[in-house]
Amino acid sequence: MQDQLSNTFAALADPTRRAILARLAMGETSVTELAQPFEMSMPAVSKHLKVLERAGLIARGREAQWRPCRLDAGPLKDAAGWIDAYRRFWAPYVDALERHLDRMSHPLSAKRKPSSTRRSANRRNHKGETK
Amino acid sequence: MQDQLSNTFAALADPTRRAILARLAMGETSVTELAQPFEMSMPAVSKHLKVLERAGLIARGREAQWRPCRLDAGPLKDAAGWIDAYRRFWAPYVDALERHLDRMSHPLSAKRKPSSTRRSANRRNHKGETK
DNA sequence: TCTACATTAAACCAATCGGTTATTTAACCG
DNA sequence: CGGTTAAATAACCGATTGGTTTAATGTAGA
Repeated sequence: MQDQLSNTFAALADPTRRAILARLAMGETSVTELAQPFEMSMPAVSKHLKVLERAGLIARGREAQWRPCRLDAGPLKDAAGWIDAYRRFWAPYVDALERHLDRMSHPLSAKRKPSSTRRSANRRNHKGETK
Repeated sequence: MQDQLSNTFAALADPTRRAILARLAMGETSVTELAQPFEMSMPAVSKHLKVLERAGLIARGREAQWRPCRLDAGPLKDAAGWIDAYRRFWAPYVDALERHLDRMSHPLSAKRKPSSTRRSANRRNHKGETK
């Protein structure tokens, strides 16, 4: 899925996988034990683990017939960093102020319409595109 | 997709949508302007906006024929909160420092300090572990 | 009122997702 | 060796995703 950040967020976008990470935060464990709380088959859990592994959120060892999983929170750092850039937007006062200032400086309701010299990289020839 | 948190992470798991949010952080704007940097059709962008809207990350107004979008970072707060629970797992130094300071301030409890969830704290307990 | 414009809706498509069952691989143990 | 256990793979399935093209909707303005 292209970039690391997208992989990370996609991996987090599933409650089962988040629960798996939460369990792994308490310590390394086996796949069967990870699967225990869920009402799904082992292969399903195995697939979730593969998603987490591809995202770099877990690493796996080898111990006899067990494949222990351990948390690797490294990618979460970047995810947190990305989200953190928006922190000021959920501080309510700052948010309201922000909207106010935005309304002052970007009056969308104003007269101008952006004059049809628009670039639009590879706009396909839609039927009536008479510019 | 069930829960709010999953919706939020899923919405963030796409570079186009993250770019849209980044643009909206600079102020409310129209769909056409949002679509401008991307090499995809307008309906594609419209769909991305719908995903963001379903996740509660944007809100939309009505202003003549324009449907201005504005950022609503509220859901990001929960996302950040979730990830933050793992912060100590990507800050090993801080973690080690914490343990050190803990030991310094409780010098008499040398035997079993709680240090609740160290990575290697609970070793596997497989049932057939007859080592 | 007619036309242009901004946006969404509809219908379609290939790829991916999240799950299943059945099979296979790999290691242990008696 | 044969049997059991842990886990992964294969093959399949329906739903969703991310994109397309075409068509419809709603508003502004000459």
